[in-house]
Amino acid sequence: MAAKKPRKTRKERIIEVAERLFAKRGYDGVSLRQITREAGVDVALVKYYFGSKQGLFDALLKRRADILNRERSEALDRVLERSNPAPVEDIIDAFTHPILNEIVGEDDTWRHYFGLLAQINNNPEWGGMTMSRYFDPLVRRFIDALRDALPDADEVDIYWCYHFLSGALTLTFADTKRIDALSNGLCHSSDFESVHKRMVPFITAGFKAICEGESRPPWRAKENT
Amino acid sequence: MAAKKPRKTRKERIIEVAERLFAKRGYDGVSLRQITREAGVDVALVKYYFGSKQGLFDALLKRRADILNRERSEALDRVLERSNPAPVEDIIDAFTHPILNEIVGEDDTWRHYFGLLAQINNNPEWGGMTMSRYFDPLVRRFIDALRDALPDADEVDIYWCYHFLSGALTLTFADTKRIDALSNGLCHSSDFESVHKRMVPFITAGFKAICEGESRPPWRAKENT
DNA sequence: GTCTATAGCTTGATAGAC
DNA sequence: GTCTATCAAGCTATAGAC
Repeated sequence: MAAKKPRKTRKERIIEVAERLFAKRGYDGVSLRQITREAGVDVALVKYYFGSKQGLFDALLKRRADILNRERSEALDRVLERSNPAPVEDIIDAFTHPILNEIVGEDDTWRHYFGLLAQINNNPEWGGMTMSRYFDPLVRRFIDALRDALPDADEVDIYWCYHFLSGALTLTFADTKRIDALSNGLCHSSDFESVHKRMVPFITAGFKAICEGESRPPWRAKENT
Repeated sequence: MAAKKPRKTRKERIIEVAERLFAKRGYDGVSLRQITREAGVDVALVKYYFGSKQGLFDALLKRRADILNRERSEALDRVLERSNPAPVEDIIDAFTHPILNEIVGEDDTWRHYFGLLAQINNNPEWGGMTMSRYFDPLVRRFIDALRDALPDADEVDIYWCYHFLSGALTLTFADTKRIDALSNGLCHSSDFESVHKRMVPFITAGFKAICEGESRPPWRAKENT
């Protein structure tokens, strides 16, 4: 059918195979030899291009983090241009929609990256630090926008709500097929559009329930009397 | 100080050290030699008691799954005895509260187990299957209760909302310290009580927004006209 | 039940030829 | 840039002594 794509460089091949394998089996579940064998290159090239296994891992994380951070930041810009403070729903959408766009786009390698992020986000040893390093500067922009959108919110509440968003989002893109089994085939974990259109109002409702002034949550009742 | 606890059996020591190390570094990040060295026993005992590394892993997963499933099931029984259909909030609480109880109880080894579950839940290769095996029979009981509590809900919506709950819950118990950095020390990922009291109303509001008849979500508008 | 000893393999890294 | 060759270390699993 389509003409053969131009052959990628060895460096690119290494990084793409590594991304796919790390996403599937985790950092410790993959060896450099498996990566280089599938990429059709020699093991020694990993040292040449990336210094070490860890260096390869960091390079591949940073590569798409830079792209994603820019896309999310621009999405937030557009929302804030339209209205500032912006509706909570629009802010959440600006955070999640760029992921959806990439994952359903032509380049199906993005889903490997998000699967990897899901594992990192839930890694107790170095996951928190790693996520913070690559994404917290951007997340702070979203937190600021949410603070403006929810002026009566307690700062702590906003952080926890973001945490719930982060958990729901990364599990979604982990694409574990669990929901397929649980729902007897009614839902598919790879049906990212179905889940996204539910996730945004779900999370928005959660934020409003916890952070909006009108309905003070139960645990704050005592403080306010 | 307190008197020395009675010495545990070697089998118990293996399983407890394995649980802690697997939780910290994942299945592939830990070797049998590290486990048995820390437990002060010989490697060969793993084969004797559990057959293999995988057998040890399965045994340690099942051990606490049985306990947790019983506690959650009893919590749901109590809620349904009080009122059936039960309030959504009470059903969510019955699902999450037993975890909180264990994690803040005296036996601080439970938090290792939940940290491990967080990683499994987000593992794309075998995580979905593993979670389903140990927990789906119980989860179906909760789904049933939620269906009764939300009679206008589309079945698919309930599954997806459960999925969001699952993601938020497991990230919480992954305890990655990311929220500590993001919030500049305002929140602590190990402050499970703070997060739990926010998580239940957050998730409840999400369920209601997506599944309750009064406010049909936007994507169903077209189907209903 | 517990240990010694070891088979058989794989790992990440790297020195050095080309 | 790329490859060959190799190192030292680690791995799971297991046979067999006690």
